[in-house]
Amino acid sequence: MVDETAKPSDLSSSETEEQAEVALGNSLYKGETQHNKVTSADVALKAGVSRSAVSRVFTPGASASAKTVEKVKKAAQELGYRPNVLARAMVSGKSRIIGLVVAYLNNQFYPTILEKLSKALRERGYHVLVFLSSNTEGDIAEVLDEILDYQVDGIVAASVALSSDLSKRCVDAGVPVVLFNRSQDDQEHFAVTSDNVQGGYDVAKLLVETGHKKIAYIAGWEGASTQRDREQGFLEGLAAHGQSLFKREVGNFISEDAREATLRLFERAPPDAIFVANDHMALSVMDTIRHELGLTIPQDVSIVGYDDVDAAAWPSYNLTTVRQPANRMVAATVDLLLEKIEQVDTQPRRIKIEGPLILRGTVKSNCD
Amino acid sequence: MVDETAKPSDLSSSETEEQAEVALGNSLYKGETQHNKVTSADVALKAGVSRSAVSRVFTPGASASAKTVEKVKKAAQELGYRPNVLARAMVSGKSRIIGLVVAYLNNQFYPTILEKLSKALRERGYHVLVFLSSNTEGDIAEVLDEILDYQVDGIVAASVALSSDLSKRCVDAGVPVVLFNRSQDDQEHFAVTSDNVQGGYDVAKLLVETGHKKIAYIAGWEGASTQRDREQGFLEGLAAHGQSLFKREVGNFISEDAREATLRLFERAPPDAIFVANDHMALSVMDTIRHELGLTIPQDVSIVGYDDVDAAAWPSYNLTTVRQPANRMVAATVDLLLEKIEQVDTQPRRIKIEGPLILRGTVKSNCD
DNA sequence: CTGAAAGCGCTAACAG
DNA sequence: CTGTTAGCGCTTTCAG
Repeated sequence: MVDETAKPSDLSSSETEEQAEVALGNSLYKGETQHNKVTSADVALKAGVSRSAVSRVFTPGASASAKTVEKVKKAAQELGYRPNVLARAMVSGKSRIIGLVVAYLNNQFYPTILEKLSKALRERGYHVLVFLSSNTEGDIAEVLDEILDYQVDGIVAASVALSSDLSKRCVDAGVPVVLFNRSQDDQEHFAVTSDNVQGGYDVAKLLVETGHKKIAYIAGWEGASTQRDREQGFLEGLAAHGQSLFKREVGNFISEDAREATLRLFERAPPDAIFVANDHMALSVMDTIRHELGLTIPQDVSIVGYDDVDAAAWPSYNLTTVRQPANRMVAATVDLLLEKIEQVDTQPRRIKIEGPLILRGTVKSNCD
Repeated sequence: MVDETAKPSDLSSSETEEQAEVALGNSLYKGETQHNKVTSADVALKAGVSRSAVSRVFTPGASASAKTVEKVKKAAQELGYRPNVLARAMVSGKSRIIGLVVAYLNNQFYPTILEKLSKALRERGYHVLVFLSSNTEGDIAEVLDEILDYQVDGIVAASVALSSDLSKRCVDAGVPVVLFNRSQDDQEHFAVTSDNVQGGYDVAKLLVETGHKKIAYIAGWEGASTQRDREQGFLEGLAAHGQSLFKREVGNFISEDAREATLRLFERAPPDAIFVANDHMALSVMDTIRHELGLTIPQDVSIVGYDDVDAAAWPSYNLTTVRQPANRMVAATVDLLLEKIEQVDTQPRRIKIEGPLILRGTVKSNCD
């Protein structure tokens, strides 16, 4: 049955508040002007079919006769009807919403990812509920609970680590998770990263081949797999080319920490090259070197970053860096996640995408 | 009645797939290990109360005896129960989700806003569904429909304009909208901006008082109220101090467009100062001036931006700019929106927040 | 292909 | 304060 009572919003908007209080009557079927919350029952009535029929017309895989489809579409159009996603979610068990957890939104890499991810997901009929989180266990736990409350179909955890306890929560809730730009050894987690070990290795190779002898590293947050992998590859690359690390400081993926790390690095014997664990820090490192230390890049010291964020290409920095192939990483993430959502069982575990070294102007060609 | 049948996920995760197929029986109440979707009925049964009681315990304003609260909380805790937000949304008509539309995520200003907004909203029990949109009517329309499908309680439209047709859709759906960093004359829209006219005026004042004589302007996208207001204030300021605009080019809030605008500005008679409609473009303008034109800032030309994004403070740019007070703007946005959501009727229309001029190093102190 | 009936998980009156 | 009774708007068997 259709609700016959006048809805509060059944008022033409030109009426004043006081007139509105007095307005009465059922203005359904009066024509163009639409009102609050049109339901499938309204459409069904107007089209002379059942609610089920309406539902079928709006359900991709369902079968309805051409005539029904036409009638329903017409009625829906005129009424301005659109299915209520939440109601659909309740019965179907699919909310078509994906929870995204991000920790570092001030690192330009992540807004870019958010944008690409959101677009890719939207094309597949999903939408993104964002959650900012600090990288502390407690905060992540709370954030995760809130995400789960929304009955999300899946979760993308970008730049945050999930403890086994936390990931169990997701598994129990039947919500697939894919880690973005982070991976975990112990877990069964699906993860998409660039090939950080390879990237680190490439940087080492570049630096020694261009003749650098005192090569330093500014690490990211030690809890991050990306940090560990990049460093590991870097050390391996150094070793493979007959060198070892000259100095090491920690920047935690934070600009200010990176600045201080840089200062410490130059306290006595300065390095002739620094690999910085990501661009976000590298930009800060460059600023510190130029504007606080008064040195020139790359004449006094070479710098290499990681990510290839927009700013790395800005002429002021022109930073040599390892590109994280954002498009492919996002595409892989979406594919993986939707596969996990749509099929119960899936094979692949971790996807590593190789990123190229982008040679710009912060590495001296020949140190000799 | 509680559903007694075993749910498919009532399986300890250590079992293999095949064993799982065979697993049977109701493992509810077996203890710690939790399963898929615990409902309020499960909690009610375990706590020996009704579902309503459970509901009340989880509803802030509701009344329940201390004993009930305790029993329910205990049962919920043990079962790992959390209310299904979507189900709650259906019946209460409140989804506690806010739709956010953003167009320019590569402008650092917006990720910052997204972060602050999301945090502020989370504190009030709301969450953010993000939608990226280009600034074209058609795209916005589609995005808006999709937002509305999720029965959002409110919409924040950041950096996008809503046609009257579109905003009518929101009004009809009973969903309050607040425009962020954009305002519209014709509409009844709630809007939060900084005082862009004042800001533009201040910049003009600064520039003429520091002795500049050939002052140019690089405009943002002409469709944006922020662009128009900043320019208007700027022109007024110039006039008030006995000058007029030397040159004008359009940068559309896009880096590359700003670069080209800069090049055009210097084709013949170069300006001695440029006010750029936002920082995002100003950074690009600075890079172009220094690295393509080989000029020095501020010796050859002074630059002023608008927004005070993070990068404006980076030593490489050290950009003099007008700060948009992000915290206060976000706070005002949230207050306004929630007020509109929680009360039917609200008074205030547009909120303008004054932002200070941040003096850094891109304006020459004395041109004489 | 179509309609009727039964709920998804929850809250909101309403009696008690 | 508490339980019972109705649904929110939709999809989904199940008959026809």
